[in-house]
Amino acid sequence: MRGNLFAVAVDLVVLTVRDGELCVLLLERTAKPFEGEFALPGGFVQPKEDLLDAATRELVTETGLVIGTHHVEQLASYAAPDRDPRGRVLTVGHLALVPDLPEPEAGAGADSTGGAWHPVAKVDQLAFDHARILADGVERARAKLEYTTLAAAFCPPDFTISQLRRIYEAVWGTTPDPRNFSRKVTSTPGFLLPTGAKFSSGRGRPGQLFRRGPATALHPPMLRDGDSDGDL
Amino acid sequence: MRGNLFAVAVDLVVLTVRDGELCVLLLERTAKPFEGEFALPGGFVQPKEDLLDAATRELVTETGLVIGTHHVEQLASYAAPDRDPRGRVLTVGHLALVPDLPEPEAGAGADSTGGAWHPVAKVDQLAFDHARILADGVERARAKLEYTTLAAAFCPPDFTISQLRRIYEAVWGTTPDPRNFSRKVTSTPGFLLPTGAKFSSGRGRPGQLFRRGPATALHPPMLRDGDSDGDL
DNA sequence: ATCCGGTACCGTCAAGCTGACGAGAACATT
DNA sequence: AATGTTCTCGTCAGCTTGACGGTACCGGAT
Repeated sequence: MRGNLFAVAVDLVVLTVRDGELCVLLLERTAKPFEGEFALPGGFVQPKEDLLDAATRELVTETGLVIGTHHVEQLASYAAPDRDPRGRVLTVGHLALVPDLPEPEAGAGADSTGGAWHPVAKVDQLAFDHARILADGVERARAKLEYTTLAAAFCPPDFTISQLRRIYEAVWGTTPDPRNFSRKVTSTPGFLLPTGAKFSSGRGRPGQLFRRGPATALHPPMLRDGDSDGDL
Repeated sequence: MRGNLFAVAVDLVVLTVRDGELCVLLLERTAKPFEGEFALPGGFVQPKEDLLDAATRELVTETGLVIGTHHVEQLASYAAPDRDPRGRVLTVGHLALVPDLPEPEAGAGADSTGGAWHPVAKVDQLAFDHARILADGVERARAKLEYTTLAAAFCPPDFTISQLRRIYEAVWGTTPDPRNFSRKVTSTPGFLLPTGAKFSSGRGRPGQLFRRGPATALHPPMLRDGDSDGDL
């Protein structure tokens, strides 16, 4: 054990799809470093607290969002020596995927406002290295839609195939063929469980409602077309 | 900034393929916590040092292995409150893939021996939570062989298709058909660059030698058959 | 020199999946 | 009732994969 100690924080890239756009939950900082800029929700890990616990706790206290059954996973850690002007801070980025929730309540955060949804495409500048963390989170989400059933994490408990397809459209920016998309997701065993009910969006023929099934992997994966060489 | 500070370490899962077996580089601890047990190479991050720099530095000082052109990537961070009896330590696991190198030199490590290659299948117990980190690293490597050209990272600069296929066999535990495997890797543009030379392993017809190409992704991916539902 | 085991490399073929449509069924609105 | 919209069922060609036969090339034994 040496004397060079770190403060350890967790930051969250909370993604959702609202009105066909991929959105991220951002806070506006009111405290000193990067005051007035937007930042990811997050905070310091407390003694005897594990990383995932810290992430869910910070999300609740800062935005009121409860990660109950929603999906959270660790992204990566960031520890560039000068990433925080206050000192040596390592942050563990996390990725959360949630359905289209109502605007988060004005939180009781000490150094930031309550938080709001921002379309990812319009985010230009963030505090610290949060832009990098956001980019990594978005890329992770895009990649995971290819080979997992994780798109359903963006949907409410009951959803139609159209809603699921609109998730892919928003996250990938592509427009898969509805008929082929339907064939793919329904032919994957355990992806969708039919509920028997139907849902009408107001116009057009109502679609069947489904629930998330036990399957997590997609074999073979669903490939987005413009999939160039990614990072290793 | 709070008073709850962490020591931050990096640990490395260094994998290679030796004699058809997937092997990991392990040290035997000579210092107090977990003395006598095997552990992953690693150490504490120094002030003004980034994570990847710390990982490569520790690997050189502990095992003499130089991560020059080899592949290193971050795996995940582990920070369970009781994972280190000495206190609060967060470790950032890293994954390194190297060719079949000679046995590492007896290192000058302060609290462990030089290190040696151990077949992953025979590793039963490790210090700290290193068994979990190793498992995560192996799973990451297995998954990445599916959709990237990373298998070539296990090979020397010039290699034959057979050598590359044996990487897949060792990492996946499967035996893909040599003809279909050859068709797949040669039909992926930018995966293999022919050198013109040939190489004979002593018996059988010599095979053509290749070098790693600029491609990093495999589209469509190469699926291992027994690919059940993985973790999300 | 010839044979033989082993490996590399050339094909073929059916089965499965995907992309690109056509067409009908079930709604709301006009 | 007509129309537009959306869901759902089919069809069909093209590509990729898995399985496998056949041939070329090597070292070593006969």
